[in-house]
Amino acid sequence: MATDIPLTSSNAESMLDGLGRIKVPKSSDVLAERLKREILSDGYTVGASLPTERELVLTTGLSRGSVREALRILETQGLVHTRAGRYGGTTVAQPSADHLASHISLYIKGRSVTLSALVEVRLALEPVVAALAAERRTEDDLSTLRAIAKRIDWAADNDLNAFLEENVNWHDAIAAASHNDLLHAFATSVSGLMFEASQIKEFASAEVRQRVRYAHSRIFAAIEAGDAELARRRVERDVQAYAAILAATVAATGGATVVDHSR
Amino acid sequence: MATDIPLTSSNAESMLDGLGRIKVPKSSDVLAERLKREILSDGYTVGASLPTERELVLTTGLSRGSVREALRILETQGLVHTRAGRYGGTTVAQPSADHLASHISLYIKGRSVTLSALVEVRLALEPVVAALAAERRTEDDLSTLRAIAKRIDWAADNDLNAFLEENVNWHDAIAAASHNDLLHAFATSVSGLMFEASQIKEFASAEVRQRVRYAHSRIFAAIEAGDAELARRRVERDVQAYAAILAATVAATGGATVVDHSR
DNA sequence: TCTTATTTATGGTCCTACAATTGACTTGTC
DNA sequence: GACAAGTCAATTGTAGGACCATAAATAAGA
Repeated sequence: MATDIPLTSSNAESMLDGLGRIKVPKSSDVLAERLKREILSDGYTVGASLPTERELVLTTGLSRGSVREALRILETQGLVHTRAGRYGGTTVAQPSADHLASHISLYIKGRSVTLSALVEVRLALEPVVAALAAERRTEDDLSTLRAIAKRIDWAADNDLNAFLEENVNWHDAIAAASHNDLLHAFATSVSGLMFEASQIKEFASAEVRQRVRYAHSRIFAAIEAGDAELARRRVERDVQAYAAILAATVAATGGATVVDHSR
Repeated sequence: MATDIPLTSSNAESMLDGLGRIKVPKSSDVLAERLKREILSDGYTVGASLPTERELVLTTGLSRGSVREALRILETQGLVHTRAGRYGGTTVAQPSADHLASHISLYIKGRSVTLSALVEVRLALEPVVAALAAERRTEDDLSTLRAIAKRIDWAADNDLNAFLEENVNWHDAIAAASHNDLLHAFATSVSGLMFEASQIKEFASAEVRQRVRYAHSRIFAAIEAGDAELARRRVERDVQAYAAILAATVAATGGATVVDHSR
């Protein structure tokens, strides 16, 4: 935001008035930035090929190592994809939702965001997601949801892991039905992370599983009927109920922050 | 999500039943993943030093280039920070909100997310942000908001750029007052990107500026009074009004997606 | 005591060489 | 002619070495 100028005026020549610390950027950062601008601006279509590493070495005058580091930055940002071998190379890509989700996940884990904070975000996102899904769901969306519901019903009594996994898929499918990519990405990262956190505890009791299935069926009905307001209310209630159960479980076991050690 | 198994069974030996494509990960990816796990799991405190590049070369058996690429990945993820010079090195960091915001921005720009989709996300986030802010704002939060409001008042009649910039700061301050880091990061990236997009057009007419100031004062009053419900309603109305104006302007000028070419 | 030079461990950059990968091309075989 | 197998070549992946630039701690000097 602001430029801090830690000049000791005793050393400052008149010529250097107002000069702050000079930062020398790394060559790879400069190249990454340049390529990023080009990718984002010039309607660089997805799948288009960037110059090869050695071509970039020639055109930029940098070493291959620096070029590779720049490309690695872009790859981590999800902007390019590289394949080895002849006719391979670096091609332009779109940052995927998974990519974004993993960065969101890193932010959350790095900050030890509390579970209640996650609940607040879910409470902001998911009701809106459901409302939009009710307005926009296609027949494909509905049949996907039906298929997942079927698998959940089966798994609820047979395979706990499958139950939890399909539960994540359910929420993902609802978010997809909102047909808003950004909302979809936000919602699935947050709820996915919450489920990941709640998976540790012996949380999904038979009673909870039953409640989840009932809530799902009610939410699905609202979405199928295209009733946005109803879908919103039901999801809101569902998230709040889930949060209450989770809070009770957490209070009983002690953990309070998201500090999952996998992934 | 699912593992696709494109085996042509004609080539499949019985020994290889069920085997899909074998992916050989790059050594730098493996190292990055390993370091990431360690950073996230072992209460690796922020600021702690990782081994030097040359030490990593010895312990991993990889070349220095591969080690550096791994560190560059971690740096792009915001997990570490490197400083050159003696007693420099690689230290553990927290992914900053700015970091996350830039990844969100990349996702949005890469996908050409529509403005209306952005509005939907804002409509999900900002009312909740305002409600939480009303419940949790400190005196510091309030005085920050007052200071920004003052600068906005001045800039509205004198400096259009400053007006727009302070407008972003205003929304950032409100999000900060919610005291939910994740919500803060989401809200500021989305609204920041929207303002960036609306800056191109001759959008902030004198009348609009006046309306913005009025809306701000009403929202501030609700937050100051601690009335969460009121704050939520007023922000919701404000965002909708903003969206309507923006839609009208866009309809008049043509642009429909976020394709800003800076940053 | 303050300033200035030196030291030295560290990341930053460059270079070269070779290995691994992989799609296109060529050849062989029926 | 069609299909299979082998060859080729461009490209990324990896290794190793050398040297430069940076910066904090330390020593030398005024």
